[in-house]
Amino acid sequence: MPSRLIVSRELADLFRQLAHADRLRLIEELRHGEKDVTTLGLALSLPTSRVSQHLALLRAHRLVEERRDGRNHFYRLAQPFIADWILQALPLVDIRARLEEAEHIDAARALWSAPAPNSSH
Amino acid sequence: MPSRLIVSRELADLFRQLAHADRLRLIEELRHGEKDVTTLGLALSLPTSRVSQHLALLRAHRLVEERRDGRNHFYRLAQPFIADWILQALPLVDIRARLEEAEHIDAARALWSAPAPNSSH
DNA sequence: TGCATACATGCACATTCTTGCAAATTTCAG
DNA sequence: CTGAAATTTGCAAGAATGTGCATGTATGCA
Repeated sequence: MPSRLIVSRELADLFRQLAHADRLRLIEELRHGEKDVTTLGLALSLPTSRVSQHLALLRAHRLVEERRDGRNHFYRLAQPFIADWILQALPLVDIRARLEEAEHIDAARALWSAPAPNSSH
Repeated sequence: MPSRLIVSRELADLFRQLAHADRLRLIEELRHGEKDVTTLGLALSLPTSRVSQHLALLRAHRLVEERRDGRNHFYRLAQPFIADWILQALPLVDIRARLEEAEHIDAARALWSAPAPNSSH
């Protein structure tokens, strides 16, 4: 019974969904609660159509859930701990990058860990 | 200063390397210590050339390190905790898959968590 | 009903990955 | 030096993804 193979495929599939900067930012953006598509688009400076496509992917993989209110669609993390889990990977990023941009990592950790920053670049 | 954007790109890059079943299996295979290419190939039923290619990728991203001894190249995890971190993602895999193959996940967790199983499928 | 807002979808094109094999390299044994 | 073992590399073809835009759909409001 190829349990290991099957599970590794499931995991690989999950990682594939997370292998995109925009989607990671969306997840972190939802870290502190639900937001609608337009808000997310403004926060990440992305066209809503793109945001919508990403969210559709994340939703298909049960990473986010949707709630409709009028003409707004609010999205939230299906399993909030994913945001923390992702941040735990920071020490794993390429060592060169870490040395060169250690500041960025610390800054990002601070930003993403903050209560709810008003998006800053 | 686009710290968040930069870091999200670094992370996405990391996830991309992990978005492949074979590479995940290689990492879990190295969980308990270094192994050489041929051994890994036999364990995963993959041609050594493929294993070598995957390892080259993982090495380029500083996820594994190499040690040469004679004509054997031994690989090991650069940061062992990655194996545990990956397993922490199991609860995140698609719910349908979880319901249908919960057994596999439990089985896999057991297998991968075991001291050093002699590879079983 | 008619129009604007908020999202979702469908497509075509470009780019990146994966894969299987053949061809190099490096090292050890005789 | 010669050949085999252990690995790495180079390629080409096919599969997946990402991207920009145009089009569709649903909802709120006058």
